[in-house]
Amino acid sequence: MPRAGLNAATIAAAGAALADEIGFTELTMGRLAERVGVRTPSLYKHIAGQAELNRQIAALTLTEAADTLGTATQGRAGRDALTAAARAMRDFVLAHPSRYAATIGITPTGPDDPIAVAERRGLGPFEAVLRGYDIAPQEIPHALRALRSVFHGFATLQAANGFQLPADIDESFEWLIDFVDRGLRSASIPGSTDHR
Amino acid sequence: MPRAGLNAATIAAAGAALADEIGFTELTMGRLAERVGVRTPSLYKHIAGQAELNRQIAALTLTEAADTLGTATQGRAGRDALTAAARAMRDFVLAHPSRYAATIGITPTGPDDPIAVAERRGLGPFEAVLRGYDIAPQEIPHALRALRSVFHGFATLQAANGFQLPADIDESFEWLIDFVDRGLRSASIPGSTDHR
DNA sequence: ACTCGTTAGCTAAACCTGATAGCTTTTAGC
DNA sequence: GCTAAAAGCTATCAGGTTTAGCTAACGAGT
Repeated sequence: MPRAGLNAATIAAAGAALADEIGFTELTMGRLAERVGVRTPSLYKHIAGQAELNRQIAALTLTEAADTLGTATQGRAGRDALTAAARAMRDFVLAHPSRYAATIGITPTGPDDPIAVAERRGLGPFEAVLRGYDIAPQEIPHALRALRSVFHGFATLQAANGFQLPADIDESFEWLIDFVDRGLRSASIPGSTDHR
Repeated sequence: MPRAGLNAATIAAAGAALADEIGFTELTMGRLAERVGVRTPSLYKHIAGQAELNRQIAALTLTEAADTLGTATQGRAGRDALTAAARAMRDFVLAHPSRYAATIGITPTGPDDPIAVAERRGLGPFEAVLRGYDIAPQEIPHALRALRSVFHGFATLQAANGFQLPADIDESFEWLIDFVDRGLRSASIPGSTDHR
């Protein structure tokens, strides 16, 4: 029995691909082992267990998503950048729903955790988007969370087939981008932020 | 051995409560059986299996959430209604994180599925909110999806501990409400919706 | 009150998945 | 070539879900 030449990274990559094929909940150590050509217990020579596999897939996915977002917004600004980031994010989630699902509910162990690093990197493109709008510096974190919430929410709802109304989903998404653009443009108007 | 007087509804309710106590992933048929005072296989006399239990909990939760939202927005309009709906939704998710987690990733089997019914009922309060803004009728479905995406996204991310920035989360939420309010208020301004 | 069919409970057991232990073989470095 | 580390294997255990089949409780009708 020759060796398969595995390591944590190749196993995580295979796991991510397999999850996208058969669904996140259907991803088992047994199926993953079969996919990479070894018996189940052999996986544990490289990865501590299912939780660790999950984390590795999440880190891989977040890095991948950050790259995609960065490339999409490269050289764009303002509304163009917003549109590009929004579409790139949604396309990514719809193309890799299970991979994305693996990133939900994961908490980084610390600031040096690859997951935390990738998450921060993924925020970069959104920060760049915000620079095209006139947001007060102390409001940037709030605006970032708003952007994440909006697009994460839409993408996950669509991926979960959660939109039941007859209206066209792509149209709704373009409407959403407009909606966000308007909200951001009026963010710096005096008096519009004195809530409570 | 006297009968326990169980049925699908009481089991689902017990499952929802137990999930909130010990966490959604810790909810097993064995623990649920212990909670309601029977042996594990007895549960299958009332509920087809874990998937069905999950759906029942989801339906229960969505109905409950719809009621809460309805009550919260009762007698309010415009920005007041928006604020009330947003806070009620987030409070609900934070109070019952596991119950809410059971609703994520569930796809209704059809328009008559109790889950689909409850989802539509949950849209009611948001439709009422939109009536307080000057939205063109053909844009209502888009605006509804936007509201769902925003608040579902924020609640999901917060429940998953997804916000890592040092900024205060409650402040971010109030900022988000302002943000949505501004986006909705400017929705009917001519020329602001000619995207692309 | 008695009978009888239905059904909710039980035990036993099959099956699947995650994980560990311990042995064997490959492989890299000397 | 030898040797130690690492990667594969089989065997096995510990849960967890689910089904099969039995028994006792319950409600309806007489």
